Amino acid sequence: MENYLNDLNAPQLEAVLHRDGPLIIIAGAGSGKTKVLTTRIAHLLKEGVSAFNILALTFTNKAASEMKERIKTILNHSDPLNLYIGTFHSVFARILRVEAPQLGYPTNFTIYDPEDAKSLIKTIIQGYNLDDKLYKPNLILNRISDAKNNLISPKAYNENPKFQEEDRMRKKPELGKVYQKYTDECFKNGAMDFDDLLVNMHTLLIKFPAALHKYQHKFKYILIDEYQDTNYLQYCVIKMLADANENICVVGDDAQSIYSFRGATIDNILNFHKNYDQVKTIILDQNYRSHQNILHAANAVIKKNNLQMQKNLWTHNPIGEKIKLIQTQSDSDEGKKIADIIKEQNLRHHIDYKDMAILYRTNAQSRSFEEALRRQNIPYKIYGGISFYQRKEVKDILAYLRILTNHADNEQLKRIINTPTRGIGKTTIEKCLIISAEQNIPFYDIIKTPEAYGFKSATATALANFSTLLQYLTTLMPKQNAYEITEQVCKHSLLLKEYLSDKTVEGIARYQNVQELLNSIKEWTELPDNEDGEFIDKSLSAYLQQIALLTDTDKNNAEDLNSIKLMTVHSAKGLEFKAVFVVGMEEELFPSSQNLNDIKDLEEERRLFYVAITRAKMKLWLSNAQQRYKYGLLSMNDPSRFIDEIPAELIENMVMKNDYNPQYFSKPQDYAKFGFKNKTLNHDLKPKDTDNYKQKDLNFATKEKIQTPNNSVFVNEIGIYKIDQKLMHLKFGNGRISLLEGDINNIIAHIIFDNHPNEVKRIFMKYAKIQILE
DNA sequence: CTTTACCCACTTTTT
DNA sequence: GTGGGTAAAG
Repeated sequence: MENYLNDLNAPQLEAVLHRDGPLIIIAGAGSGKTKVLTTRIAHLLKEGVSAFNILALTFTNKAASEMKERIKTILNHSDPLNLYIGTFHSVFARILRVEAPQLGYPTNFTIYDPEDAKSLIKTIIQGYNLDDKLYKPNLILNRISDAKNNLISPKAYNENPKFQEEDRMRKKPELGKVYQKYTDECFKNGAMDFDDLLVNMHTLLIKFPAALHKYQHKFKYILIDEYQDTNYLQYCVIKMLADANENICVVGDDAQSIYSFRGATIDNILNFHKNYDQVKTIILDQNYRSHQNILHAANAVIKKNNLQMQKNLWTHNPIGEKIKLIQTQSDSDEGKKIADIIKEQNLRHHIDYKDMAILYRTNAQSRSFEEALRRQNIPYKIYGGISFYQRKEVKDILAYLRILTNHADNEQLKRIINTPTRGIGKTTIEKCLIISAEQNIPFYDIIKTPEAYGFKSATATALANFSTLLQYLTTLMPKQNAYEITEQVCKHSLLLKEYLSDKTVEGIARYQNVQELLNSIKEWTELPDNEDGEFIDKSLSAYLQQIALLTDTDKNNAEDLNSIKLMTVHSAKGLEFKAVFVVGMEEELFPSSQNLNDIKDLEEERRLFYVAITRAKMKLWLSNAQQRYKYGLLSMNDPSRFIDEIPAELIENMVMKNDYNPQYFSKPQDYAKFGFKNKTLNHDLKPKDTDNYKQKDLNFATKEKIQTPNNSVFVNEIGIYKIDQKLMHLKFGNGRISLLEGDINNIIAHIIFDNHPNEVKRIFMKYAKIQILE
């Protein structure tokens, strides 16, 4: 514990020991950035700085929780009380929960995710009778987000002829009006979108000197991670908070700036020394992560960028293996080949699955790998994509919960008032919303007394009944915890019944998602009260607050512990793996077709590639396919230019053009399991017959439909399973089948799991994440 | 008011 | 290949 300073190198130690005054750390990839940050915080605490006075901001919840963990470890588990470590959004949300009333918001304000925001924008566009072909919610939201992140209020926006002109050019002259309306509506609904969390924090500090004073003195030491990814708004807030003490430490790497599309600006790093006197600058350029070949490749690639701070990472690590290049004919071959290599790495080279990752440019690329990994029985975990909390059925339930905690939120009520259908149609809802807007009465209050607003007979009854239900559920809030209320909501709203009665594949999946939501809420309410020494409020609003800013990437289940990880390069930032596969290395894909024209955009793509390479500790593969399916359509692409930017001597070419021969997926019985007839099998084993191969592969993906999003490995033949079959369920662990029922399309196995020997679980094999144990 | 069937746009990346 | 939105039928 006392020797926590011992294993730091000189610049790292200097950064940790630097006590007061502005400090900027330029930390190359793998140079021990997190270690410095966490050790620095631990050291401050050791030196007697109160945890209460420290603020550390990160970009992801994951980074934040990792930092907390590591600080605890350094301090030998004496718990870091009241440390404000979190993302910009979560920390500011936490502060705004207290301060919101000053800004005219309720303390239990709702947080809108981009989907909520888009839906509101859509309503506004319709309300103004604007052409939704021109006014696409997505683009509008981006524009509004840009404005907010540059601190341009709706008023300023509308008074600025430059924006008016730009919008006219883009045939969206009313955009400013939409921005204003959107802001007003959010406010009326008691809701903040992600950007508002920052904007309102800024407003709070600007408008209320007492608040500024309070937080300036609370946060005597401020640390910012990934400073290269901060935008102007974040910069302004940080600047204000830090101005009283100037004990601000920022860590960043311009070479890893990959969020400029979100308004991040590298200027914040470049100008740091202009903002403060006597800035201390420390450069960490010794890399502890990667073998030399990998690091050299990364250095060579990033050198191609003009706009950057020159630096050269070096390492004492071994030279290591060369980078391996894989070219395949198609995207599905790419999946198979890589699944094959992964298996080999695991079996022959004893690299755990959890130490490997497949990184891609876009989430859509995950499919071919999912399929291949599933066939090989390789456990995998996909990060990103459609988050659990974004699923329709989950959002519907959350909408019920949110309206209970915030009656002003018309958006949530609109979402659920007829879900499940209860005879309240479009016209009725529209009428309510018009009344709500005209008379400034929340939707929620209108339906309490529908007759008073001119609704008659069946409609009025339906509205009043629903209102009664919501009011009843509201009365439960003080008495019951989040889980108990959610149970009541599911029951009384008849949502659960609705899902349960839907026997389609999707319906069953939805039901299971709802169950998973219930389970996770239950789990949350059962957490011990005093983790981190904090009392944890188990109320519904507390629950909603904490999930609002969660993403899938943050959930870390034990069941994923030995899974290979699939994610976008963006979400891989900050992580490291022994073996990394950067896939889809093709022009138009990586670099993305949208970023080929502007040199600045292209350089960001290159930094993204740099980030991808530098995730690898020991082994790195790059792969590209000659053709791939882009939502149904076949497209052909050249290998990425980035491949050529790696010096040839660092690369070992494993061209697989027409001689792909699966090593681990070649036994006939393997194919039979998937319903391939022998003919197909022959095609599969004769890869030179590429046309047929392709054709069959397409069939597999489309027509045979033997798999669904979360499903198992073997599903289409009941003969695959037998009584006493041993298998592993990703959630429940090992078990054996005691009984089989259902039909070929829906096999239900009764399984007794080792952890619950006295309990028989009925598992829908179609959906379960199952691995057969031979 | 509800259900169904077709059409379309969508895929850059995230809090 | 998916999901959402719309129009017509029930």
